[in-house]
Amino acid sequence: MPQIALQPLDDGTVRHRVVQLLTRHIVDGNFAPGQRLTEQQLASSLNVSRGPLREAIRELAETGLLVSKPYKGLYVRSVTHKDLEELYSLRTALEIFAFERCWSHRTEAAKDDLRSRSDVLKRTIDEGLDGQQAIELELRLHNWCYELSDHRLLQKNWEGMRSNVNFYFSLHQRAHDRKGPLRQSHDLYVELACGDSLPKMLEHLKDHMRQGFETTLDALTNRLPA
Amino acid sequence: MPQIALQPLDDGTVRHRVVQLLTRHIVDGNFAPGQRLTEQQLASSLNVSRGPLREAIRELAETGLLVSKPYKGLYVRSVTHKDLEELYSLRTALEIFAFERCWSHRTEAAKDDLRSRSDVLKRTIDEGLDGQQAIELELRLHNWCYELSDHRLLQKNWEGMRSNVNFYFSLHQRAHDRKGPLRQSHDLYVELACGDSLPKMLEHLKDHMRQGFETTLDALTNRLPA
DNA sequence: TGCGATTTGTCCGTATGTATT
DNA sequence: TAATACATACGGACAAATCGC
Repeated sequence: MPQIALQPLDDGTVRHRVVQLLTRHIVDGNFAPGQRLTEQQLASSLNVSRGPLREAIRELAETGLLVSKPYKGLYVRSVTHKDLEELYSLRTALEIFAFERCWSHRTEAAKDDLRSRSDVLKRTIDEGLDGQQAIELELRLHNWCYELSDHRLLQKNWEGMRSNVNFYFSLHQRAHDRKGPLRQSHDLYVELACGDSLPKMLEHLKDHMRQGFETTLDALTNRLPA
Repeated sequence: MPQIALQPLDDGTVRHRVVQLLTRHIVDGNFAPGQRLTEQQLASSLNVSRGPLREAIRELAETGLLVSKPYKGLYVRSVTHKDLEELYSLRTALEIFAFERCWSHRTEAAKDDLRSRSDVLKRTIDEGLDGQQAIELELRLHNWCYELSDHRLLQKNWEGMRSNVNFYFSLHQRAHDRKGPLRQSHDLYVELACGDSLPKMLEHLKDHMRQGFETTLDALTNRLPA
């Protein structure tokens, strides 16, 4: 059972730091999916008291990264075919809604911003050094439409899904021994997102998501049978 | 400042009871929107200690019913034009997705179930006794497509929005001195939901939601200027 | 500006309830 | 059945931050 090293710095409340740390540890795969965690271990490993730890656990349980069963225990989210399918399908619906919402807000500056995010992502993939960094940059690319949609509730929902998507991306990556997502898979996404046809963009978005779902599913069923 | 009377029974953890109680009190309007709450008042009113109370607060803050600002305070969610618009627009997107998902799962038994929910709702509206009960039955009517969609993540998201929708419905109702939603406004919804054309259903769904948004907005801007 | 009061955030000790062995 | 481990809950105490005067 891997122990956690508490990152000393970071600011804000203890609760907030614990949320950030546990999120990163779960996403990075330092815990096995479905693994049971006990408050005592976490509290001593993180060097915090049970109070703010339990509050952080409630937040993570709401986003789905942790599953808390009363009087039974605390578990890292498990990996199933159905969970993955639900995550991708709902994410597709949300991102379609985000593009419908942001379509008329796309200024030239915003389009440059998106292209910039794509460039940074591709550079990081080419370097091939830090896979997790590449994943975060890919999520930042997809974040564009949510930010531009000017819809706080939508953004909040996406933020809640984001760490779960990151969780599965990291699993996929470790299963394939790859460093980050495929390089060319977002060129058409960016081109259509900056283009003139919303229907074409949405159609590509569905394909893009379906392909991501299938490749991730392949990786998990072949190498990590849940 | 209204005091809370603790319902004595209910089972489960204290945290869960507090979540249920506070949700009901906020939705029912026993607190004013934007009102500040202090932990001590809540703890003594509910007769619980601060530990589980604070955990319950984290859950409610995740759903948006409460807003917690570190070291500053705890506030009941406020009422704004933008919040209402975001709630209705995202809800529309989710319910469209739910109908796309459930469309092929609609057995005859499921259709009968939906009609039964509509009948119960209309009977309760006709009685005109309990407005909150009518609201919950309307939400139960809309719950149908989510249950049938066989999508736990979607259901979880909808559950999170549901209490917020309930919150605004109750505000609307009190502003109009009405007991429950309009009687006939769901007949077409049910008919199309049991019909053969998904596009027609989705088109009506958008109209249905837009109308609900506008009437609620009217009620709030005229009588409760935020 | 500073000072005191209030409130949130945090820690600890302890007791109780629940599940599992 | 008993015993152990753990989650849950309570209460007191103090630190940290905010607000009002």
